[in-house]
Amino acid sequence: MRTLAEENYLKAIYNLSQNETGATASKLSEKLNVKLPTINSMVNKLADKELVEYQKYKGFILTEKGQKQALEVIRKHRLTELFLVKIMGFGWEEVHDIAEEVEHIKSPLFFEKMDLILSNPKYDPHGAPIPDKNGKLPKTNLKLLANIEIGKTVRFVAVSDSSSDFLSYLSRVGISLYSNIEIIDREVFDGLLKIKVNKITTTLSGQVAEKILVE
Amino acid sequence: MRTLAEENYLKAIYNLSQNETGATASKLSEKLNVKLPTINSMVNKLADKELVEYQKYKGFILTEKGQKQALEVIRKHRLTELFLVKIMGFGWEEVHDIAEEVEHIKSPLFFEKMDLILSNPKYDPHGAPIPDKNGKLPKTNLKLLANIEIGKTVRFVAVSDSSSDFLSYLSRVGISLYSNIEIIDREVFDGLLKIKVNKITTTLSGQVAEKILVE
DNA sequence: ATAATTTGTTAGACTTGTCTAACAAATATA
DNA sequence: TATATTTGTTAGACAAGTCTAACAAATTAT
Ligand SMILES: [Mn+2]
Ligand SMILES: [Mn+2]
Ligand SMILES: [Mn+2]
Ligand SMILES: [Mn+2]
Repeated sequence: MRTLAEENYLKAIYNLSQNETGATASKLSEKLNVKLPTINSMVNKLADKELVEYQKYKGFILTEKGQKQALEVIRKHRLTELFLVKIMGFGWEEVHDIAEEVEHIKSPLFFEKMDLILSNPKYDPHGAPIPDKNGKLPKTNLKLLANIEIGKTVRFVAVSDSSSDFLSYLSRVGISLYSNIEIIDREVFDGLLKIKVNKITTTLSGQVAEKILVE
Repeated sequence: MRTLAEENYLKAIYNLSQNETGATASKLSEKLNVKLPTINSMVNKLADKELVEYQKYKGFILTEKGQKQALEVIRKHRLTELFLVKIMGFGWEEVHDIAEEVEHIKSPLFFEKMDLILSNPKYDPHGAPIPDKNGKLPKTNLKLLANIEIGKTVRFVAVSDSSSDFLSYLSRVGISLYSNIEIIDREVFDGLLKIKVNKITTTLSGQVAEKILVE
C-alpha cells in the first residue's frame, strides 16, 4: 500500500523530471517543503522499492514502475480538478490545493465515477493532459508565450503554474484558457510583452509570459 | 492539526457513546480494527489533549471540545455520503467506505460547496441526521422495528448499519428508506417478523429488525 | 469465596516521516 | 589552482501510530 507521502514524492519527482534540469534533492526539498536530509532518506526508501533509480550525488529518475504509479496519482489529481470546476462550480484558481488532498483517496470507484460523469475528459482546467487509465498521455508540442515572434497570433492552451495567485492574476487581466493572443511587441531588455486579447491590448511581464503555454 | 487517526477515534468514541453501553476499550478496539494496547495509548493521548475524559478501568467519554470535533467529522462524512448518492449517482450501499476516506479532507471550502449544492441537507442517505455548521443535531425519537407492536404501520426512516452487505440485502428484498411497513406478525421465540411493504409480504429476521429505525 | 475468564494496562519494540547538527562532495569564484 | 559556496549525505533524535508479550483488575462461573 502506497502512502500519501510516497505519492507526493513520486508526483514531484515526475514533474521535476519533465524539466531539462531533472530532479535533484534540493529542488525536491523546495517543492515538497521538506528539509534536505528528509529527501535523502525518502529517496533511498523509494529506491529500495524500485520506484526510483538513484546514485549518490547524481539526481534521481523514476523507474518504469515508479512512473506508472506517479501517473496514476496525476490522473486522480487532474480528474479531481476538472470535477471541481465542471461539476462543483469552483473557479480554476481554487482547485489545485483541494485536488492535492483528494488525489490520495484510495477508492478507484470514486475516480471512475468522476471519469464517467465528465465523459473521459482529456484535459484538466489548467490545460494539462489527463493520463488515461493505462497512464498514456497525448504528446503535446507546446511553446512558451515568451518565445513567440512578434506579429504572430497563438492560442492559449495551458499554464505551467496552477497557483491561486497566478491564475487569479490572469483572470483579473482578462486572459482565460483558449483565448487567442496576438503578440504586438516585446521589450528586448526584460521580455516585457504587449499583447492583444479579445481586442484589448494588455502588457505582461516576462515572468508571466514564461508560464503561459500556447500553440 | 488533527490527524486522520485522531479523527477516526473521536468519531468512533462518539458513536459508541450513543449506545447505553458507552465507549470501552474493547469495543473501540473492535470498531477500529486495532489491538487493545493501541487503544490505550491513543486514548491517553486524546486525554492529554483534553478531547476525552478517562479514568483507568472506567470507559471514556468525549469532552465538550472532543464532541465538537467529532461532530465536525461526522458532518463531513454524512454530507459526503449524500453528495455521492445525489450528485455522483452512487447507490446507498456504496458510499460509506468512500466517505470514510473523504471525511478527512481538510479544505472547508470543499464541504461548504457540497452543502451549497445539496441546499443544506438535513439527513444522509441512511437517514442519519447531518450536524449543522455549529454541530447541532435535530433530536429524533426513533424506534426499532423489532419493538413495534403487531398490527401497527410505521415509516422506515433510518438504518443503524450502513455496511454494503446489509444495505444491499434491504434493496434486494425491496425495502427502501421512507417505505411504510406494516407489522403482520412476530414469532415470540426469535423475533422473526412478517411485514407488508408496498403491498408485498416479506419475512425479516430478528437481527435485521434490530437495525431498522422507524417512526 | 475461589477460581476461571474477560477486559484493561504497562513495557518495550518497530515503521514512517520528519527534524538538526556535522561533515563531504561538487561547483563556482577569485 | 586554491578557496568559498552550494548541494548532498550521514548520524542520530523524535512524534505518531501500531504491534506483541507480560501482567493486573474486574467480572463471571463454580
Ligand atoms: Mn494541480
Ligand atoms: Mn497531494
Ligand atoms: Mn456512513
Ligand atoms: Mn475515516
